[in-house]
This record gives sequence, C-alpha cells and structure tokens, in this order.
Amino acid sequence: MSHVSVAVTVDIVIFALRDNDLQVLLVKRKYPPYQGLWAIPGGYVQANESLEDAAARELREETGISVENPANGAAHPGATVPYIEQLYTFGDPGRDPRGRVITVAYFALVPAPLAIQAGSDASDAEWKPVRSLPRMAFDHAQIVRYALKRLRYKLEYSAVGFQLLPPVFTLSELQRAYETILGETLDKRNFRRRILQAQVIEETGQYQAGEGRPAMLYRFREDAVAEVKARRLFP
Amino acid sequence: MSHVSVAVTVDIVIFALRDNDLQVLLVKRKYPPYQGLWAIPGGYVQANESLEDAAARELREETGISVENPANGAAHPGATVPYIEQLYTFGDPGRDPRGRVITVAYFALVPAPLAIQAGSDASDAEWKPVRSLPRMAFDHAQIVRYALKRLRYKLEYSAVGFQLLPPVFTLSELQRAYETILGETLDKRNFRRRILQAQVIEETGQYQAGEGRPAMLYRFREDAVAEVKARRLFP
DNA sequence: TCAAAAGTGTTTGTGGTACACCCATGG
DNA sequence: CCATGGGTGTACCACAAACACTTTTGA
Repeated sequence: MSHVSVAVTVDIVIFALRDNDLQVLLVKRKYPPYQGLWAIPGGYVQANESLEDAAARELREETGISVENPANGAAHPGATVPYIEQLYTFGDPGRDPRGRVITVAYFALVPAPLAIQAGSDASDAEWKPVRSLPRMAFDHAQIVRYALKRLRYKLEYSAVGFQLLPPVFTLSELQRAYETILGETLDKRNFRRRILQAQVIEETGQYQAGEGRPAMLYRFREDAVAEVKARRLFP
Repeated sequence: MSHVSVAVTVDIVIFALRDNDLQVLLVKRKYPPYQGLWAIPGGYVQANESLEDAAARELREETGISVENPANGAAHPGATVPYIEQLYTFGDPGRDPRGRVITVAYFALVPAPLAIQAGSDASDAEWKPVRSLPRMAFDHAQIVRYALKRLRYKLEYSAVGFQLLPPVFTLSELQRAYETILGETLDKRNFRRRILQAQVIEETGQYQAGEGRPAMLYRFREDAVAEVKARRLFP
C-alpha cells in the first residue's frame, strides 16, 4: 500500500525544419542499456524544479536554446521563442530495464535558424529526419511517433507551425513548412487566402530577393499566439 | 545529477451525469495534510502496474466499476465500458507539503446507471456537481478545471459524450447530456440531424414510453468509437 | 528574352445556423 | 380534448476546394 520507489525523467522530442525536412534531435547513448542506440534527450527531474523547468533545462543543455519564461514577458525583439508543450507520460513497468522509470515526455519546436547550430558541435547529438529514424532506445520510437501525430494535429487548428520558422519568412517558405510537416501538397491560392484571412501574420514591408520575383517578408503577430478558437484554421 | 526520490501518484477525475447535472466523484480526506477537505480519488502507483492499470484500479476501488481491458475484446453485451484517458501530469515542487509528489492525472466517464450506486455506500466518497465544487486539497481544483475543459473540448470533435449515457437512450436524453456538459442550449433539429448524419448511433427498434409521445431508443455504434476525422462533429 | 518564383479571382459544393409547426400518447 | 414531450424541413450564408494565368526580377 505504501509507495514504491520510482524514478521520474523528462524526455523531450525536439523538432526543427532543416534541409527542407522535418528533423528530430537525437543523442547517441554512451552507456548501457541500449548503448550505441539513439535516444531522445532527457534526464532525471531534480529536487526543486518543476517538470516544465526540467524540460526547458534539457532543451537548453542539448541545443543551447533558452526558453524564456512567459511570466517575464516577451523575449527580446526578433527572438522567436521555442515552443514547449507536455506530450504524454509513459510509465509501463519494463520500459526501462534498470527498474521503474516513468517519463514525462515533452515536445518542442525550435525555429530554423537556431536549429542550425544546435547539436552540431562536437557532441553526440544529431538531427535526424523523421522520415527515416534509426533504431531507438527504450520506447522512444513510440514517443516520437506520438509527438509527430500531435504536431500534425495541432498544425490544423492552431498556430504552432510558425514556431518552426525564422522571425521573418515568406509565404512560400511557410507553405513549404506546412507541406513538409503534413506530408502533402497544398494549393497555393487557398493556402495564402486562409493564412491571410486568419490574421496571424502581417507584412514587414521588406522584400526578399531570390531566383525569381522578390517575395514579401511576413512576421508572426504576437497577439495571435493564443490558440485559435474553432474549426481548422489552416489547411 | 543523479536522481532524487520522488513519489508518483495517479489521481482520477471521475465524471457522471446525475440529477441532470454533471458531477465529479470526490473523497473526503481523513488525515493531514488537508484533513477534512475534498480531493479527487487517487493513490500511489504500485511496483508492477502500468499507469493505466493504476488508474483503472483507483476507479474500481472508488466506484466498483471495472474497466475492461480493450485487448480482451468488447465487454459483455449491454455493458457500457467506462472511458478513461490520461489528462496531464502535474509535478510542481510544493504541490504536496509532504514532499515531492508527481501525479499523473486521468479522467474517466462513467455511464449514468452505474454512477447511481457508485460512491453511495457508507464510504467517504460523494458526487459533487461541477457547478459548485467545495474547497479542494492540493492542486485538485486546478486538475478538475482542466479535466472539464478537456471534456467539453472533446465533446465537440469526438464521440466521448456517449460514454456518459446508458446503453440505450433517446435523442432528447443525448441532447440534454450535451447541453448539461457544454452549459448551453442547442437547437433540436440541428442537433438531431448532425448526430444522425454522423452515423455514430443506430435505432434499437424499441420505444420508451413517458409523459408524451414515446421516443425511439438508440444505441451507440461500436464501430464508431474511433475519433472522428475533421471538423466539429457535434454541436 | 528566358527561367524562376511570386502573386492573384472565380466558381461550385458542402456544411452550419436559424427558425415553427405537426404527431403520438396518457390522463 | 388537452398537456407533454417527440419528431420533422427549408432557406440563407460562410467557408472549403478546385482550378490557370500574369507579374517581377536576375541572369
């Protein structure tokens, strides 16, 4: 009847768009169990930190990206704040051969330009495309699958998609991001109309030069962060 | 760096429709902390049970209602299986004055006829209307609020609502259930058209006599359990 | 002047919402 | 025959989906 000893970890599925692909940050395990296999970053919850703090700490340790506490107001101008959200808690006995370990899984979205440095230096962390993930330790394959499902789902009725883009972006870049994540192509005219009607982005007045005609640069509207009320908002 | 000792509990928000009202099952705490205050049922996760098993056990201990394992196929005919789903994991340090306790919260829906006996006998468990909840222990008020939000939300795009009704029911009963949970009135003709179009219920061929004209009895279609694809399905 | 990407409107179908009366039964 | 709750249809509007060409720039 009394309580048994269990360890609690926080694991975090970190998504980013890189090379026109949706990728996840994985770390290679140095020690048993599952030595040499890939895993999602995570670690034990410390005595005096909340679960959210633990997840933010893991994200910082693995990517160098800090999550500003929403309580402190918005980040410095131009900084896109990474998005973190609790995903699910996995606690089957036997999911960790060392004993009873329950993990609270989070998922995070980091904006494209920040993701370029993250995990690249020295360490044993690497970005892997979700299309072709390696064999993974523990039940981490299941956790990533679930995170991907949730990401796709939220894309349809909220504005999380913007969290994967740089502070300013073109509509074509935004559409490519959506197509990459959803794994399907979208109609350009319908996409643009819906996004603009939703009033979640605004023109910067700047243009981006490129191969063809220059494209208007847009930014995400801060006051549109709140999840959108009813219906699918985006394709 | 190594892991600290934390206790893990499972708490469960149990909803039922009683007296034309949405109610939650609460237990009165016999010992400190928060002695005498109301709390949602819960307890420590045991060594060899999964989180789902722990939640099902709590539900059974508090209400006497067993959750059939979906792996074992459908329940015996006529038995409406209570619905259980993981809600969120709460783990702020300081949420329990005795030490670090992380709780994995679940929410459950039990069908009306079963709810009548549950918690009524002797024990310190009582059904309380969500409209007027008493002061509650720990962060349980927050947990119930969140569960209610999730329930209302899911009602709009899935078929969970049926889990609160008896195995057969009239369309008016179903509509009243929706109205009770959502806290708003719905148009009768639109409600009926949408529910019937969705093909989640079917006629039983039986009628229920009452004050006025007898009403067709319907049952929930087993093969419609899956969550529904796009759009709001129900009012 | 050509390649490459940006940008732009209209039509058609479907689903949501608003709205008021007749029907079957028991007392 | 009347009170009570059960049951039904239509018109309008908003939004989703399908669909192809013109514009601007750099090479």
